[in-house]
Amino acid sequence: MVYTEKRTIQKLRKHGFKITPQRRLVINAIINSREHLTPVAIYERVYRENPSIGLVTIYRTIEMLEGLGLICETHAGGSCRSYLIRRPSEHHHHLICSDCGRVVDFTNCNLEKLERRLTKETRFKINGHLLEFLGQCRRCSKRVMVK
Amino acid sequence: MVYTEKRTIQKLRKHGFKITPQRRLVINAIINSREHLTPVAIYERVYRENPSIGLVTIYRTIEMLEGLGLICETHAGGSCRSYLIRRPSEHHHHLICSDCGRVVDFTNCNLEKLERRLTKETRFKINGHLLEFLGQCRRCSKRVMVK
DNA sequence: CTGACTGCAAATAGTTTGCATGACG
DNA sequence: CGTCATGCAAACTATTTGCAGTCAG
Repeated sequence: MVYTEKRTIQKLRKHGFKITPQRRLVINAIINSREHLTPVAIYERVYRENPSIGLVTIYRTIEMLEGLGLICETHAGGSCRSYLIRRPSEHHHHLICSDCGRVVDFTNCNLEKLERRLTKETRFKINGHLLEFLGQCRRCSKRVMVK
Repeated sequence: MVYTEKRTIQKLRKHGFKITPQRRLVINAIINSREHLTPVAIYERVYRENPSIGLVTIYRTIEMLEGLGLICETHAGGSCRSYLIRRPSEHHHHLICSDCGRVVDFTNCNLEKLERRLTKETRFKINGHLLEFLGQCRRCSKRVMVK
């Protein structure tokens, strides 16, 4: 389950942001992609629909969406700044295909035990973690075999 | 246990790299810091010892050290490109203090079970993961309380 | 000696800011 | 209609590349 365009727009409205065609395009580009997109990748997709859009608008829209918690970054895939629409479920992680970029979410990472162990051993006050798995999705691993 | 200067140098030599004073400085800067350092942070430290060094050399040395697997990146701490000397143990993860940048390594992440579950559920061929915990180290969490 | 290494300068890439114009609500 | 959003250009930051001189082995 993923944020739909409708819900995303609702959330913007609720926070007093204006709904512009540019913002709609950016939101849809992210929603309709299974891959995590870099700012430039978003720009390219949006550009096809409306070549007069500026890259700056992408950056500003990303910033806004991130502020509202509607998108989230991924790290393991190479680029340090690539975005995905966030699933409404609070805590989740990503499983990223290193070939096609497809991202699968998962929850229940069960790191509580490890976190407790680390807290005990290191006396750190842990407040979060970053966990991403990397691999090849079924389709891509098949493709390699065929090659 | 961490790579010492000696061992690091040995490894460079083994791979046919020349041992220059600049490289020594960079290696020592990284070894002697508990925090993960960005390229510029390394530069600043090295600059104190030898102001004639160029930032480019830092970048090139980092690239070399990374290629040899002697340093590793961290992600969760904010900057996407910050480096630490790598502990010789193969598989390890980081626990990063978001205040002072101190990094504690840990092993035994016990993600095998989760990995097996994900493999089964998603049919991905998983080949790795990125796991970092963020929190406050003991000293920093105390400091906050005092404030 | 000689090829690898360095440092400079310039090129490139990625991101942010200032400002005048435009359009959502 | 007022204010927020857009797009351009320019500024900035981070990183890479070309090249001539230098130095480790």
